Formats: sequence, structure tokens, C-alpha cells
Amino acid sequence: MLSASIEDYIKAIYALQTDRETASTKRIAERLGVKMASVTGMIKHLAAEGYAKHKPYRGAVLTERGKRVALGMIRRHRLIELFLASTLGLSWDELHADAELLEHAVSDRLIERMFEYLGRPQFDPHGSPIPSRDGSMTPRHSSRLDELALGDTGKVVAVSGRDPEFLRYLTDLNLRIGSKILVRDRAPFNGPITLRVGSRTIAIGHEAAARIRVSVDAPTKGARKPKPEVKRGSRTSRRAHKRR
Amino acid sequence: MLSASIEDYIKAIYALQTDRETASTKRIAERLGVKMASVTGMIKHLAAEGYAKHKPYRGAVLTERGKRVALGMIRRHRLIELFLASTLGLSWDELHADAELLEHAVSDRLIERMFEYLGRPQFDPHGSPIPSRDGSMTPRHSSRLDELALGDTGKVVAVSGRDPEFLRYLTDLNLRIGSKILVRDRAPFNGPITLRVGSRTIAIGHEAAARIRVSVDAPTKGARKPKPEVKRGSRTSRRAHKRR
DNA sequence: GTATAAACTTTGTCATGCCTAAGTTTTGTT
DNA sequence: AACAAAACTTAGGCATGACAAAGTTTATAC
Ligand SMILES: [Mn+2]
Ligand SMILES: [Mn+2]
Ligand SMILES: [Mn+2]
Ligand SMILES: [Mn+2]
Repeated sequence: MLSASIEDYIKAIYALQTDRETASTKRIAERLGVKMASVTGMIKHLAAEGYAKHKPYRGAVLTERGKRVALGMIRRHRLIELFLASTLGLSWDELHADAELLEHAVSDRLIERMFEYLGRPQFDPHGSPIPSRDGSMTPRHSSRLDELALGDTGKVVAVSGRDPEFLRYLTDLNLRIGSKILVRDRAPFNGPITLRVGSRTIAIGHEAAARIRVSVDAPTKGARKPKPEVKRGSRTSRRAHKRR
Repeated sequence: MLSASIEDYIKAIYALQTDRETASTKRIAERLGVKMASVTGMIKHLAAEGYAKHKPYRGAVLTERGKRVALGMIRRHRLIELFLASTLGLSWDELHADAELLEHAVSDRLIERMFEYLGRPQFDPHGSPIPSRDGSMTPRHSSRLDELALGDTGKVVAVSGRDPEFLRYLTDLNLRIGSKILVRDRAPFNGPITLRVGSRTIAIGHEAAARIRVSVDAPTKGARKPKPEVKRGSRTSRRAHKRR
């Protein structure tokens, strides 16, 4: 059995090597809250055990074996978050810390029971895909909110950061998974983005917007991109979504 | 924060000192699956931290502080078992092993959410009382099944051992929490006890019967004790222990 | 191209929690 | 009382996983 530490290191390397090609010692250390010396030691251990390859002074990369472990842990983590949200009604900002510990303690049997109980779900409460038992994930065509064009409409499908403060901030703004949005204005120089969310108009920083993933509606034929700050009728979206 | 090991040691000492006055090194070691030398070391550590008193060559006794920890852990353990049974529908033989690990990983916040979700329950799926936040437990007036008299009727309210084999055996016999039983026969020399359970008649060993707690019905005025279904039933076991 | 800074590794140390082997105390015979 | 067995403690060691300090490599600045 792998220790909780090892599982967390593997998860961290996986997450980091997903943007960049490789996970640097420094970033792993930051993510896990340990010193770089400890990371070097663990990378060597992981390499010795066949979970990762160590390129000295160049960081770590997971082997196939390591990736399998990582996806297994992500599956557990996300199922646990969804399970806690579904049963105890925890809000999305309360989930991560508990899941981070429980992922190492919940038995495989329990995980599979949760999976069935939840109806074989595809996504967790943050909109992230839940890897299947064999490690495949349903990908989703979505855009970063900060990259939408003026007038675009869409629906929030996922949020990256797991910082509770950030998630509560989004909740305050009425932004949650499924929220419909319309881009009203985009200030230049990485300035704030103004959105229509439900009946409210909000401004959100570039930083935050980049952490929000949106599925953009296909433009309706004949629909004009609305001019910014202009009063408009109801937004036209071809697709009939359940409305609120 | 206390380590999982320490929490398990404290729980073990609590359980052991509840029968006997004191928890011996040997029995703690057996219960936790470690060697006696390890137990001695840990007892000294617990004593140094104020959770227990060590009487060398005489075992360990928890301090008030230690007892508080023990009751807290028992509360967690039992709430987790009930929560898993209620949500995922795990049967009583599947609960203990998972709870034994989860009790160390679930946050206080989650425990309290479970407590509310479950409607502030008093008993776990094995019928054991769940300590309240302040450490008090609802006691229950019940008798060991092996001490019932011939003709007694009652309801199963709790089962001690947590061995899955044993619990599945009881399930096969139709014995679960709430099952109504009637004592049909008691063989002498610690022999089997014959019971009516629902519409079935079963025989259960003395050993097993001692692990089953029953709340005995008050005898109805005018009700006859049914005759044991033995023809030559006169070598009757001595009836009535502590009754009435 | 050299100097400095940043990233990284190596070495040695420490706390936990377990074990084996050896020694001590208690208990149970006879 | 005397001896053996059982229960227990002590001493020494090992694995894990963290850290600090010191040394090395790579990147950046001038
Ligand atoms: Mn999470
Ligand atoms: Mn974790
Ligand atoms: Mn249990
Ligand atoms: Mn435990």
C-alpha cells in the first residue's frame, strides 16, 4: 500500500506536468508545503519504485505506472467531494480539505459504492471530470472566461482553484456551475470583465476570470453581437436550457 | 493533532479497562496487532502526555483527559458507521473496517454534519450507544441472550463483536437489530439455545448468544409461558437469572 | 564571459512508531 | 521456598518522511 505522502506527491506531479511538460522540485514543494530537499528525496524514491523518472536539476515526470496511480487518486478525490456534497450538502468551498484527507483513507469498496450511489457521475462539484476506473476522462470543450469575446454568452461549466475564499467570492457573485453569463464589457490591459449573470451585472478581474471555464453558446443566426453597455432584450440563445 | 496510532491505543485501553479495571500490555498488543514492546513504549508516551497512567507491570489506565479522547473517537467511529449504512446501504458486517480508518481522517465539521444529517442519533448500526459531544451515553437496560429464561420474549437491541463472519452468521439466522425472539429451549452445560425468530426456529451456541443483547418484554398478565417443544423436557435448565 | 541569483541536490539529523533480543518482575506450580 | 512460565520492560535498530545547512548546477544580469 502506498502511503498518503506518496499518493500526494504523485498527484502533485501529475497536476504540474499537465501544464508544463515536467514538474519542478520547487513547484512540488510549494504545492505540498514541504521543503525542496524533501522533494528531491521523494522524487528519488518514486523513481526507484518506478512511479516517476527523475531528470536531475530538471524535475520529475510520471511513468505510466505513476499516471495510473494519479488518476486513481483523482477519481477518489472527486467522487468523495461529490458524495459529501450530495449527502451532507456541503458547499463547494467546504469540500476540498476533507477530500484531501479522505482520499487516502476510503477503501476501494467504498469508492465504488459511492460511484454507484451517485449514478456513475462524470463530473465533480467543481465541474472537473471524474476519471473512470480505467483512467479515461470525459473531456469537455470549454473556454476560459477571460478569453470570451464581447457579447458571447455561455454557461459556467467548471472552476479551477480550490481555495475556499475564491469559491465563496464566486458564490457571492452568483457564479456557480451552470450559471448563464453574457460578456458585457472587457476592459483593456487585463482589466476587469463585466458580465451579466442572471439579473445582476458584475465585474470580475482577469485573474479570476481565467480560472472559470465556460461552454460558449453557438452564435444564433441573425443574432448581432450586442454593443457593450447597451440595454437589450432577453439574451438570445438558440439552445433551450432550463432557465431560472 | 493526535496520530492515528495514538487514537487507536487510547480507544483500545478504554475498551479494555471497561471490563477489567486496567488494560494489560498483552491485551492491548493483541487488540492492535502489535508487539508488547511497542505497547510499553506507547503507554509511556501516553503517560508522559497525560492521557494515561502507567503502573509498570500492571498495565495502563486512562486519565480523564484520555477518556475524553476515547469517547470522542467512539463517537466518530459510530457516527461514521451509521452514516455509511444510511447513505450507501452497507450492511453491518461491512462497516467496521472502513470506520476504523475513517475515524482518524474525518474532520470534526464533517462529524457534526453527519450527526445532524442522521437526526442526532443515539445508537449505531450494531445497537451501541453513540456518545454525545460531551461524552455521555444513553445507557440501555438489556440482557444477554444467554441469560434469558425459557419462554422469555424480547427484541434484539445490540450485538457486541464486530467480526464480519459473526455478523453475517447472525444475519443468516434472521437475527438483526430489532428482531423479535422467543426462547424455546436452553440446553444444559452451556449448550445451544433454541429460539423462535419470526417464523423460524433456530439454535444458537452459548458463545454467540452471550454477544447478543436483548430487551426482554415485561411478562403480560394472563399470558402463558409456551411449553418447550421437548417431550422429555424435564431435565430443564435452571431458569431465571436476573429477571424482574 | 563572468558574476550573482535561483533552483536543485547532498549530507546529516530528528521524530514516529514499529520490531527483535535480552533482561526483569510477577505468577503459578510443585 | 524454589523454579519455570508468562507478562512485561529495556536497549538497540530500522523505515518513513520531514528539516537545515552546505555544496552543485543552471539561469540571468551585466
Ligand atoms: Mn478538490
Ligand atoms: Mn491528499
Ligand atoms: Mn465498529
Ligand atoms: Mn482506528
